[in-house]
Amino acid sequence: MSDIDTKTAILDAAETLFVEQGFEGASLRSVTSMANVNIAAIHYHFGSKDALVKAVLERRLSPINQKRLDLLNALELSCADRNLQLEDILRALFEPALKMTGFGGGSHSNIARLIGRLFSEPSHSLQLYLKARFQEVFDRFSAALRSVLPDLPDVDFFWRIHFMMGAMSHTLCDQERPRLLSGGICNPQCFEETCDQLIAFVAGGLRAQCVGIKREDVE
Amino acid sequence: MSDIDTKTAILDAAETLFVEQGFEGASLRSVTSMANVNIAAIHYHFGSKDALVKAVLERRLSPINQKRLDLLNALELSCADRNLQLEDILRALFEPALKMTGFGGGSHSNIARLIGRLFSEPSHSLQLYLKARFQEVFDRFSAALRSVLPDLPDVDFFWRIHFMMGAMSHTLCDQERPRLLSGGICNPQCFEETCDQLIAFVAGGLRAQCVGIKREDVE
DNA sequence: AAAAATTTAAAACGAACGTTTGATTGATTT
DNA sequence: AAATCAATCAAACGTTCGTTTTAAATTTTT
Repeated sequence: MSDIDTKTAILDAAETLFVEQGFEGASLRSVTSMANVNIAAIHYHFGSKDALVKAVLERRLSPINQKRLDLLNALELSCADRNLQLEDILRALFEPALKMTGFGGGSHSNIARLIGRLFSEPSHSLQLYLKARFQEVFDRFSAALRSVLPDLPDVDFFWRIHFMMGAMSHTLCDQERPRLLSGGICNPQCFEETCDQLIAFVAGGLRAQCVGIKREDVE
Repeated sequence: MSDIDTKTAILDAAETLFVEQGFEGASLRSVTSMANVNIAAIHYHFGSKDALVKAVLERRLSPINQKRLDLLNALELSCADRNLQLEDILRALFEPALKMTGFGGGSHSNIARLIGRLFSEPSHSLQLYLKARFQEVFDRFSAALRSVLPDLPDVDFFWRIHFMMGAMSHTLCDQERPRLLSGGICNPQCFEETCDQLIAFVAGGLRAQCVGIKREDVE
């Protein structure tokens, strides 16, 4: 009991401080101080700071990615006969990440910022973790997206998947900027609004005219 | 002479190490060691690590943002009578950032990663610097983009500007991922390809159907 | 050539870092 | 009741951090 409480207290405090100060900026002493546990408890329960970082991420990422795969599975089952819709696939990809990370006033401290920041972390260890952890989700979703964009050349398709990840991670990273940029018009706290807008933008980008086909050629 | 050499040597080494290890991950000792200068030289020439970080950024960001404004000015002058083209505005925004940061084999160590990472840095000091440094570019370009997207509601417009920044910063951050994702089909070292693809995606996203107007309603 | 200002050098500052130790507690098992 | 084990604690480990000091060397100015 006390075991679980201590581990959870450490994870909660580490999550909060990693969000605010980054993985390197937050010290283990600040974590144990916030969690009201002894400094040695981190190495007893997790082994190292690096392992703690991954434990913090794993606690949130695991259910998010599982939900994504569940939604995609359900989608593919329900659409076995007719075609999948691009927007539905994107929703299955974005919705869990937004809904389960505090968008719309979720309970977790802004773990979205942590996840969004992952893609730009310089740490090699984290990059390897990230790649391994997202491999299945990437493979499944890129296959699904490929199937609904049959006319897109390969090169364009992969570039756009890359840009899509950029829009998504940036959205996770900074939940305040849209409100500031827009003078309060955008409401990033509203999960539905954020999700709908992100889907519309990415769908438009994925469906855009291919590079090499100039606008003048078709007009 | 020796002054310039020492300062430049420090900036070059700091840039390289900040790219590889992050602002916090790279120590001043590793910088002076790579630059072959004394550790005290950093505080003599720059004052503090924080000031060094900003000097490293400023050296690259300043000409990039100046070039962006120059291109936009030239664009607006040459198109005084007829309408601006969305793609041309995007090119004026993306091209300097890609061309002047080592895309396509530029000389600078991967400063693009530094710039792209800026948006997700947790440091308050850096966030303030970033905001002040990009204010003019943001204002000018968002006004230009607004003018060529007159039918887009405000809320959609600002959301899409946000997503656009995500696609751009992610592209700067990681020049290897497109190649890896695509199995070698995409060539991020090719500046032209990267720029054209990014423009096509973002233009498609900006031109996408507005949220609230369902596809069924128009089909 | 002398004097003044600028730049480099070696060394150390205190503080903070991740990590480890060894003793102690409290519950579980024998 | 004794032994075992996981969990917690205070304290310290050695290292590295950004920064400062003081003096020597160099360049610039007079």
